[in-house]
Amino acid sequence: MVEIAPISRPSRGATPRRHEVAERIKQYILQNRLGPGDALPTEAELCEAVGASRSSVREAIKTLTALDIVEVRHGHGTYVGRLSLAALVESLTFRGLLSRADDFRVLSELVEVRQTVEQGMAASIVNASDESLHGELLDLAEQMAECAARGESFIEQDREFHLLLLEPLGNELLTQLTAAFWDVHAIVAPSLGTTSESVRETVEAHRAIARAVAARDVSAFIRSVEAHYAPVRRNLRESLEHRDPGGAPAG
Amino acid sequence: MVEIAPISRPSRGATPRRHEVAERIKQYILQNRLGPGDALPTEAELCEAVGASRSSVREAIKTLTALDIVEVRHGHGTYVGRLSLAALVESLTFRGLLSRADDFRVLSELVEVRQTVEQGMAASIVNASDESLHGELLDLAEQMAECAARGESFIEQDREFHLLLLEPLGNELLTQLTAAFWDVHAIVAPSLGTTSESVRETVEAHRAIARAVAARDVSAFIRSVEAHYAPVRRNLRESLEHRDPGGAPAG
DNA sequence: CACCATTTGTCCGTATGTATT
DNA sequence: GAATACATACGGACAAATGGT
Repeated sequence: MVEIAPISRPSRGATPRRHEVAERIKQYILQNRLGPGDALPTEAELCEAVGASRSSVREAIKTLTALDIVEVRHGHGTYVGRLSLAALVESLTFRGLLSRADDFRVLSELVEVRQTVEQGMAASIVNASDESLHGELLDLAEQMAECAARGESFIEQDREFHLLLLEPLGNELLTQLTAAFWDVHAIVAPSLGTTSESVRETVEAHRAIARAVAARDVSAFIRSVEAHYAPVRRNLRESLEHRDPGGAPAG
Repeated sequence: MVEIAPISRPSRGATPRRHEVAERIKQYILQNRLGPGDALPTEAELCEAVGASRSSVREAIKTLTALDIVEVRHGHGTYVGRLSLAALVESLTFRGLLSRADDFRVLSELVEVRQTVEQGMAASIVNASDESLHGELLDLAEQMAECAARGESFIEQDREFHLLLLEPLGNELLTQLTAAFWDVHAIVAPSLGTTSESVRETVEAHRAIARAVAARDVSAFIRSVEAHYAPVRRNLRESLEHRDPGGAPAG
């Protein structure tokens, strides 16, 4: 038995059916205090409960799925989603790809935001960090140096490094935002060429950041973060200046 | 005539049909360099172009609509969306409402992020601001004071104030993020009681911020922002303290 | 292994509401 | 008002995936 009040106004409102259904589902989750992973009524049950056709219910579920509010497992059921920032990643990534064709505006702004957050949190990060974190950061920086020496990429270590930085703050939202921004950056940025010089700078910057945290030196931390994003900004500027004139993307 | 390559593998992949359709649509927008407001093929055209049924196409469109990548006008057509951060607002708002029942974790983290961004941008804001902005900020702060004196709310002025602060930076992403955070805050926070004392503090904080910007005093700006979020943090703490102590979660 | 029940995924046909001409 | 084009909504049917017997 599913306790969802049916839609009183039989679609005579200006709002689409699926929108009302989506609201009902969110309401159901809130009222029943459900959390990520908890089971939701089946499509059929939802149809009967809210008095809507299966199509409307499914479309409503799809919009909620896009926001990671619900999660659907084929042949198994519908569940409360993880409430991640996946939607932000999708949305921002698309914006970045769309602007990439003309300018790198979104990417440029993204870099500024990332730098601001890390520098703004400098004091908190340095103060809240502990020895084990220091070890992990230094270790990751060395791994990156080794990868670079072998000519390999070190994106995994880079991502982990920046997430670890914010971990001691205990702010999940900030951590997930940073992860989202990093993901968008990683997807949109590859069109920028990376010179061996910028790679060397990047590796050295991570080492400097790790050392600054370990030494609890706030101003050194801020300078290191500045140095970290410098090569990225430079690449952006250069890409804007001699942009490929006839570079038609392959279909 | 719509030029969208049909889905070669007739759904024999593990990925759902609507997902492939959504990818095709995004690809179509990118390849044709479309921007917000540009028209997309009709549902029927999309069906034939990608070789999928209306249901699949519609569900794909709904997921893209949730991300504001496409926008649908009933009886008119389908268009490229505004690529706003509406999805982030929806997603974060729901998280906030869900966590509100137990703790105010999301809201608390949100406040920290907002404060970090504004303080992190302090120097840039102060330096990039011009006289007209100073006037607008001071004016808004006075409007808020007048509203408070009349016992009215001043949420519109508050929102405008914080958005204006970041405007001189010319970073659209940052502005939209701030707007999104503000919106989430405004939706989730009302459950916190506002005392006349905290209202007075808030109004005074906005005045102090405006004066700091006008005086181009960075450290005063940072202190004012600190003072601005102080009453909010205090409300959060108090709401957490006298919460039902024996609250065993119902099974 | 085969078999079955449950649940979501996809497709089709039809009717209705909306907006433009 | 009529005609057209379009998205919205419904109901039924079958396919595909999952879990258990």
